[in-house]
Amino acid sequence: MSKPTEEIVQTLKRKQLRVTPQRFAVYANLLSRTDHPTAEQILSDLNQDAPVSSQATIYNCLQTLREVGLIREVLLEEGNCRYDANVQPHHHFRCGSCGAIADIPWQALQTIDLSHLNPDWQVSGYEVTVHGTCEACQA
Amino acid sequence: MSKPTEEIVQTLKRKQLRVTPQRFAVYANLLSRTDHPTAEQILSDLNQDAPVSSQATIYNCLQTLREVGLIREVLLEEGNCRYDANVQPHHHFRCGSCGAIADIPWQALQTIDLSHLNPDWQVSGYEVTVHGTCEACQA
DNA sequence: CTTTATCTTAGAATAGTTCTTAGTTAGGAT
DNA sequence: ATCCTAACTAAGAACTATTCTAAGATAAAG
Repeated sequence: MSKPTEEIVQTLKRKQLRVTPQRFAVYANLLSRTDHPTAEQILSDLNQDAPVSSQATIYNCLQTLREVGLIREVLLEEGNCRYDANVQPHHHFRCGSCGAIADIPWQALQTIDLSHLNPDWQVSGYEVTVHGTCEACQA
Repeated sequence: MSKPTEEIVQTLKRKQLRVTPQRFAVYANLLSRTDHPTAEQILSDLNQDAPVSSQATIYNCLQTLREVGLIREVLLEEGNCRYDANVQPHHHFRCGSCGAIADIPWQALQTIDLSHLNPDWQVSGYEVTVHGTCEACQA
């Protein structure tokens, strides 16, 4: 999911966003990981060596990036909003023990037929959340 | 989903919970509705005619009922924890416009084969979230 | 009727997120 | 290259949802 610097810059510009060091760092960080971090985790990751961004700016950047559709939120546990730079349709696995979240490729699960649901609904998409225990937690 | 009073009392006792007016009211309220209310909505619903329960008690009751498995949380939007007295497996439809949530019976969607996922995961279940627009929001 | 562990409650405390306001800056215009 | 300004960052205050605390109340067993 990681991309070269120049590609990230172009992606941001295409969305008419100024390429600031903070915004670049937040997006690049999200692109480089698949663990669906919280705002807090991104903050501490970015600032672990040198100060890069304030907390308020992390929240601003995440909100802006979400508004333009470059990232999305993943809500699978109470009081914890996680972020994902993979905006293509895909499913999630969540470990009920440690809370870890992993992506499941769209093609890994068969397509679900939604044509027989309530006809008054205009259905635009769906996603599957698989619950279980991850390898590390099965000790 | 609504049940007679005596049945609700017995259900609570079976879980070794004291049947207090507040706890009864919270559980009965949840059983009587299918709109997946938030703690705040339950609070104002219960107290709309006469004071029945404090906010702290609503949260206490919801937590207790969840711990014994009589209700469960539904997390589909940021900062809003909703509750559901339907603890049988089922799916959800969420209107992206008004945020309304509706249940989808388990049998309404075909069963998904999870046997080819990461073999290191111990899978315990899954659920589908369908996104779209509800009837009222299609004006 | 007693007794007591459990429960309720108001208010304080906490956690996560958003708002405010002042200063800074990316990047187009000159 | 420098100027200009709308967009951006940041510190701290504010807000919102939830949990905690501690003191009094009560369900229900004996």
